[in-house]
Amino acid sequence: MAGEQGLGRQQTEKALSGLRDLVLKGEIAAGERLSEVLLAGRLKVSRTPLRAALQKLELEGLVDLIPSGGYQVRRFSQEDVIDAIELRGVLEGTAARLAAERGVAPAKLKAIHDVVRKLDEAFEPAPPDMDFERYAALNGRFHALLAELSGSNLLVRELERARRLPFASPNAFVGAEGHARAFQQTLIVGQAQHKAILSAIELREGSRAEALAREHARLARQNLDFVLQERPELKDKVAALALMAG
Amino acid sequence: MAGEQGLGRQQTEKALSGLRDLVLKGEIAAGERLSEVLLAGRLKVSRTPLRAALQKLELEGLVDLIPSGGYQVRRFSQEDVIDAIELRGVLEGTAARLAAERGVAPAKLKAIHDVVRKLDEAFEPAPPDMDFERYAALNGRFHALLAELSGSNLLVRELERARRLPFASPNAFVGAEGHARAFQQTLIVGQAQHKAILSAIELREGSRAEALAREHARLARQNLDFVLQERPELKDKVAALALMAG
DNA sequence: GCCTCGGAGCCTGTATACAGCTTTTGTGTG
DNA sequence: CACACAAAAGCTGTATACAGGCTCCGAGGC
Repeated sequence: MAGEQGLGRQQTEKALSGLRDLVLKGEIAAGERLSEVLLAGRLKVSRTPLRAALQKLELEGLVDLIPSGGYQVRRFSQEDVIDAIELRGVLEGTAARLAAERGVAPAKLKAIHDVVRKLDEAFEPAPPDMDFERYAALNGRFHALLAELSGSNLLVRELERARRLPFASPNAFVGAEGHARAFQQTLIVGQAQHKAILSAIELREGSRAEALAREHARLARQNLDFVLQERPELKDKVAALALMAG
Repeated sequence: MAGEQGLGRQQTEKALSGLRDLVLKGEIAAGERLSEVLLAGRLKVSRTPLRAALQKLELEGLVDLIPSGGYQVRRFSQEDVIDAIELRGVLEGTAARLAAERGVAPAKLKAIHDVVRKLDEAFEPAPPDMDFERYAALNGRFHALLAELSGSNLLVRELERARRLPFASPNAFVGAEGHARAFQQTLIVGQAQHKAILSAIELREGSRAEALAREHARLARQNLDFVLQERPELKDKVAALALMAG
C-alpha cells in the first residue's frame, strides 16, 4: 500500500510531531535508545518517514546520534538548560541591537506595539483568573516579532531553532504561574522589559536594546533558579524541565 | 544488491560530502532544483542516503525545502553573508565572555596558547612563501578551542553549525591572501586579536573578551567589503563567496 | 491575444525487502 | 564464580518498487 496518503510530507509530519510529543512529555526516558520499528508501529507510520523525523529531531537537539547506529533521547544537564537560556538571550539581544542600529519599518513597529498592548490587556483580570494560555501566545508572538525586527533572515531562523528547546522557550515557565506568586511577578517585570526593549529600539540605542533583551531572557534563568533552589517540588509542574536531569 | 557496503553510514557520508562539494563549488546554480534521481546517479548512491544527505544539508543551511516538494540550492544575499559573519562574531563573543566569567582549566589554556605560538611561527616565512593552508588549519583550531573554552556544550554545537556556512568560516578569506596585500595585513591584525582575546579571558575580563571576539569576526566583514567595493574581480577567487548572489 | 483547463511525464514521498553490523544471551572453560 | 567466546536475535543502513501529486505543455474557450 505504498503512498497510501501520498500527499505532501504528511507521514513525516505525523511522525515528527508524534515523536516530539513522546520525548517532550517524558514518555521516553532520557538516554533511552529509540527503536525505529517500535516507534514506527506506535506512531502508525513506516520507518522511512520515522527516520526523517528522527533526523529533524536531531537538528532540533532533542535526540542524539549514537556512533554505532541509531538514536537516543538526549540528556540535558542543568548546565545545558542554563546555557540554552543564555544563548536565547544573546540571540535576542543581537536581534534587538540590529533592529536599533539598522532601523525598523513603522509597520513592523506598529505590529509589535499592538502585541504589547494586548499583553497589557491580558493582565486586566485579577491574577488568579488570568488567561495564561492567551498570555503565552502573545508573549510568543512578541518574541517572534522581535526577531523579525532585526531584519535578518538568518537571525530569525536561528532564533526559531533556539526556541525549539522547550526550556529555552520564552514561555517555558508561563504555564507554571498558577503555582507560585513569584512567577506572576516575573510576568509583570517581563512586560516592563518588553516596553523598555521597544523604546531602546525606537531611540536607536543599540547597546541598551541588546542589554535589555539579554536581561529579559535572564528572567527565565531566575525562574529556573527559584524552582531548583527554593521550590524543587515545582520541578514536575514545569513541563519544559521534564528533559532536565537531576 | 541491498546493503552492498552495509557498514555504518557510509553511503550517506558519501552523498553528503559529494553533494556539499557540488553546491560549494558552484556546480549547481543557486536556486536550482535538485533532482534526487539525477543526483543519486551522479554520486553513485541510491535515493535513500541521498535524501538523508539533503536533509542534513538543509540543517546546514545550504539547501532549502520547496513547499510543494523537493529541495533547491539556497540563495544567499549579500545581507545573509553579512549577517552570518555577525552571528559568528556574536557567538564567539559569547564563548569568550563565558570563558572569562566562568574561568578556564589550565590545560585548555595551554592548548590554545600552543596554537597561538604555532600561528606565530607560521608567519616566519616571508609573506609570499607563507603556508596559507597550515595557517588556515591552525586558525580553525584556534576558533574551535575558543568555543570549548566557554565550557558550554551547547555553544560548541552552535558554533560548529554557524561555521558550516562557508562565508562564515574564520578561514573564509584566508585562501585568497595570495591575491592581495591587504588580506595579508588582516592576518597580522587577526593574530594580535587572538592574543588579546586570550589575555582578556585570563584576566577574567568578560566584557572585553566579548567585544574583542566580536571585533575579530569583523575582520571577515572588512575583507568582504574590500572585495565588494574595491576589488570586485577578486570575488571569484574567494571560494566562500561562490554562493553569494550579485 | 490572454487566460483556463486538461493530460502526460516526471518526481517526490512512502512502504518494504534485504544484508551486515551490534548487542545480547547462553554456554563452556579456567 | 568470573571470564571469554560463540551463536542468535535484533537492529540499522541501504536499495528499490509503487502511487499519488506537481509541473509543464498544448489545446480550447472567452
